[in-house]
Amino acid sequence: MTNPDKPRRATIVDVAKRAGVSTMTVTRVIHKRDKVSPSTRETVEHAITELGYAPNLAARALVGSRVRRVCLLYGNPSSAYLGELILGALKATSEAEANLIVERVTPDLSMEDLAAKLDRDWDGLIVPPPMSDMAGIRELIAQRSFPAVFLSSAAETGQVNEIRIDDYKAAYDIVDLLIRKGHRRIGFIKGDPSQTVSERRLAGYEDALRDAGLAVDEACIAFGSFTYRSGEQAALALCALARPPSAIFASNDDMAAGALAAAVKTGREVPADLAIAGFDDSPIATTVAPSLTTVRQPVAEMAERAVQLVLKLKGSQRPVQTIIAPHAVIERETT
Amino acid sequence: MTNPDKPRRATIVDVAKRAGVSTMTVTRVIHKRDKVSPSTRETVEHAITELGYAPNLAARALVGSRVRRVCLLYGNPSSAYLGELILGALKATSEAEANLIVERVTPDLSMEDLAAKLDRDWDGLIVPPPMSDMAGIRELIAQRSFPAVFLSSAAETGQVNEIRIDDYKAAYDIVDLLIRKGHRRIGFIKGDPSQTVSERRLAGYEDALRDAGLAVDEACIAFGSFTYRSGEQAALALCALARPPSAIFASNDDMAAGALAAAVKTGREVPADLAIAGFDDSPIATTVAPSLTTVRQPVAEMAERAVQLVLKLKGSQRPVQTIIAPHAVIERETT
DNA sequence: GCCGTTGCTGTTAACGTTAACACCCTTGCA
DNA sequence: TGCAAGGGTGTTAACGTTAACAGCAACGGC
Repeated sequence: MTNPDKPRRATIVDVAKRAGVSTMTVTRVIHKRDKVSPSTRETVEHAITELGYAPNLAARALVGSRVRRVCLLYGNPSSAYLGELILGALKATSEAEANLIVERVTPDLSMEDLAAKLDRDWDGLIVPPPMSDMAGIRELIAQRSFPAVFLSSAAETGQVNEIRIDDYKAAYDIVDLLIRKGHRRIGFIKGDPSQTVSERRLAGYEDALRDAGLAVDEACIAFGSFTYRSGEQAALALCALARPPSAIFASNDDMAAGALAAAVKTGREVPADLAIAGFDDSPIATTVAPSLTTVRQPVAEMAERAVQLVLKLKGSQRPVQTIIAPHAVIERETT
Repeated sequence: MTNPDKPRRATIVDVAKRAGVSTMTVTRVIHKRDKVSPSTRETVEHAITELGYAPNLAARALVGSRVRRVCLLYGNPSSAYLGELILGALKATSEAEANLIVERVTPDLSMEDLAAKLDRDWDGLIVPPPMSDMAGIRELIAQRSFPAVFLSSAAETGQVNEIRIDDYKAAYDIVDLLIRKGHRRIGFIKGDPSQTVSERRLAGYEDALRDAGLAVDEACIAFGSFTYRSGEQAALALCALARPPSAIFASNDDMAAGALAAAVKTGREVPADLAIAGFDDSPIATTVAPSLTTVRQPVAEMAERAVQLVLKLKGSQRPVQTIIAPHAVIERETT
């Protein structure tokens, strides 16, 4: 009768039959919510492993509440950490049996378009940088109190839910490393002033110097815009000082790589003549030679937690929260 | 009776009621397969747009054949093109209502572990580089004739299904660009000989020279291993030649970036004194200054087609095929 | 000894969609 | 006039899981 060559996946019904109970009891064992006698539980669990049963997600989604769709915004498809971002988000959504939608944000995206999709197409929104700093998005989300989590945004206020590392502490740590390496005159390349992280990293740099009893010399602070070229130029300026620094901390890896190029141009050996540190642990940090000492953000984990949080947010009116993820200083060849 | 504050999503039943037909007719209109009279079709289509009906994928998956799961292998979470890869795959799987599983391959992955998952956990497999060149994977897949598609693999034989660009033609094109720019002596940095693409790109380089009536000078061919450092050293060697080349084509962007560093070290201006071209259009190509002229692979599109192909493969015993995707030469500042 | 309580388990129906089949009404041809 | 062929449409049941409710023992208190 039944087709013998089609190896059907085990269902709850199969498990129930095998264990000699009803499907409902099996569900109860799986969900661990309601009371089941220990002996029954064991029999069922045995049957489950024996048959290699795995729940049919489609059926669950169908009977349960509507499938939740979490949207992850992105700007540049070949951005360095997009892969990690998606990986983390995908992990969380698959565990929560939600759907992940990855949507590209073009510069001409209007807030109206976005607003229209909020409730209609998505149940939650993850906004990574640089979108997390885009004009209007934060306000739109806050005003509609839509379930959303921002990653490493510039928001200082408790306006929106956010996950980020402690940029101040991370900058402090890496400058502290340079100081422990014996450097007494350390240059800093600040990033784009429109992003709040720039200020936070500058503050960490300054405090690390002060706490070590070193003076903060305004001349040692150069300005960049998070690009390679701006980092190169800023580093060239620092190298041209009457008393050039022996180490430079650039507030992202692209600028640090630019600084590396500047060192080569001015005939400096790295790290012997000039130590360099970056920030982000982007792919370029391990591509260039010597490889960059930098700070790593746990991007995948942050995305994962963001999805978990955004799914919890749905419905429950819990207060806006900020989660600080742990960073790690990664010492490589430039220091 | 019905809860008024819960705005339920429109279902087929709603559409059917609105159009005054049965749900089956609505399904038929949606699938465009069976015959439906033009007037009925129009009425139903009208009702669909009016109610903003969108099919419930869970229900479809439930009633239809079992949900297909496509697995995408990856090695390095911060690899430059992982993001694009996932994006393309995700697009195809969501359109085909399949599931995407992204699984990390660690160096200690055993073929037994992989083999165990083939039929149990996955219905199709996408293998991007560098895994597509890993010892054993191709053989395992071929032997089991499991639905799988390899991306840019080294396989020359029709052993497995594959999607790649024409590496020979791409190398030919970029060298041709250099020749048209007036370069007569062009250096080449070959990649790791264990990857077949290295040979293909070398052949393209050589034929482009020959077709332009230029001699292939063995001295102008240096050897690298696809890393920045190896590219830098190879370029230094080329620059140290008695008759150094006026342009260098490196067979990937990392090595091209290394060559850029070598140019700076030897006091050369790029592109005035030395033109440089890379391959891959990885993020580093637009990060460094001057930005790299390079060849772009349509990674996302290739992943998308790979998923579509692998889903078609399932069941049908169609012959192994190789799809050639279009490449594009992207001219930037280094030429 | 009656009755409420508690602990465990089973029954029923429903989620939204589609495959398989059944049906009716034309149309065309013998 | 009868009858086959087929276009167009509806009916039924099923996919696998779970919520809601119903049932049934065993227990303890009065």
